Amino acid sequence: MTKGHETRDAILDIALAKASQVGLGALSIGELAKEAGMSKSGLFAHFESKENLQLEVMKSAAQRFIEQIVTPALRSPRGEPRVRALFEGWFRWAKDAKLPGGCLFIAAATELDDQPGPLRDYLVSSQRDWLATFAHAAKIAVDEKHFRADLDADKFARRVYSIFLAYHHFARLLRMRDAETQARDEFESLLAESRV
Amino acid sequence: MTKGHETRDAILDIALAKASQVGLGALSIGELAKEAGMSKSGLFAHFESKENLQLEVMKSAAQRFIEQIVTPALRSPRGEPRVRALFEGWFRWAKDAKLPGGCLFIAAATELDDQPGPLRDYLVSSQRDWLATFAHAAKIAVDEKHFRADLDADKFARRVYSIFLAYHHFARLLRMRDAETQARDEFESLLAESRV
DNA sequence: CTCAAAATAGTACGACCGTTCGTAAAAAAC
DNA sequence: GTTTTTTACGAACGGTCGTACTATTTTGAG
Repeated sequence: MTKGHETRDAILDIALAKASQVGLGALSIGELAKEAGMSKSGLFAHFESKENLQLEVMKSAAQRFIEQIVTPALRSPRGEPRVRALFEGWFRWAKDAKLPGGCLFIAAATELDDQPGPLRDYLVSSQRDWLATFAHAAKIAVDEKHFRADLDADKFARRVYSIFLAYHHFARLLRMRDAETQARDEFESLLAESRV
Repeated sequence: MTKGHETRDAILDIALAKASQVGLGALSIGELAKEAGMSKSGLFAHFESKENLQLEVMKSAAQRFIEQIVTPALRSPRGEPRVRALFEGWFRWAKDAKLPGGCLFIAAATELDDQPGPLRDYLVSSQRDWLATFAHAAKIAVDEKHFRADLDADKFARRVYSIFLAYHHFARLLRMRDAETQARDEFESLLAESRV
């Protein structure tokens, strides 16, 4: 790993944490440079523009998400255990100390949903992937006879999504301490409904 | 209505639409003035600060929400019809032409969840109110024997919330055309589960 | 119609924005 | 150890930001 990539990664680390709290749009190169202990122009040189910096932040988040959550979960046994692993991994992700502001993708979703451009496009495609990953895991659980044969896998994925969105809202905005427990309860209900 | 209040309302109209799209933080006094066809200082004079402008935008949104959604719904018959009216009103609100970026509160939720201050405080309290309104309507539906006696009204409210958050996410970010139908289906399932 | 009050415009301010460019320091290659 | 390439810095640019002041215009009451 060359020196350039090292500092670049360090910058993205800081930017990722910041973006999870204040949003991608509120990232400022000057402020980021201050936090990274380097000059504004020095930091800027690693990215050709601010929009590109924002994009790289999202890409690095997506990459980490896949490395830390998706890939490990896909090593769980096929069927319900894997579905559980994906859900639990999602929690771990949103509570990761690297993301003090919670899941970046959820924060970016409402920020970017009306702002066309490469940022939005990337977010949309990664969200579709994640939804498809869940749906696929559910379909496998059907094949493994863990879930009902007539289960709608896409609907299952959307329900998991809605549970998680609500958790994020209640826990982060309303500071409900039992939001996580409630989300887990809802998830268990969903699993119970889905089993054969 | 004096002239000052008229322009003030006109400004808030524009600001509300803008904020629903780009967020409260991305509101700019200069840009707002341009869109309102007046000078920056002229617009500024109506609010003592930008933060106050943002607060007034939220307050006026909350006021409209109560006037246009909550109050009319509370005139529906007690019980399930009223619960339905609240849910339907929420859809109307999020699809209102005055809010081209969807529900302002949902957008503000992820924007403000890590930024303490009066803005966040106001949002939190209005969200709690709305949640309580739904829970109360559910409780009345229990009294009216429309819903099961052992129904957890708070949980019911949270579920409705999660359905709506998912709708907002899927419809606005992922541009799923059937998001509304799916949300309605989920809501109907929830009602069916809740009935005696 | 007059006149005080309210509303708007104009101008200026310091701060920060993203970006460019030439240069100096550090790292890597040889 | 020297040279070449990479990386970082400092200064400066044109803009926009929120805000403060003072004038000017518009409004509504008497």
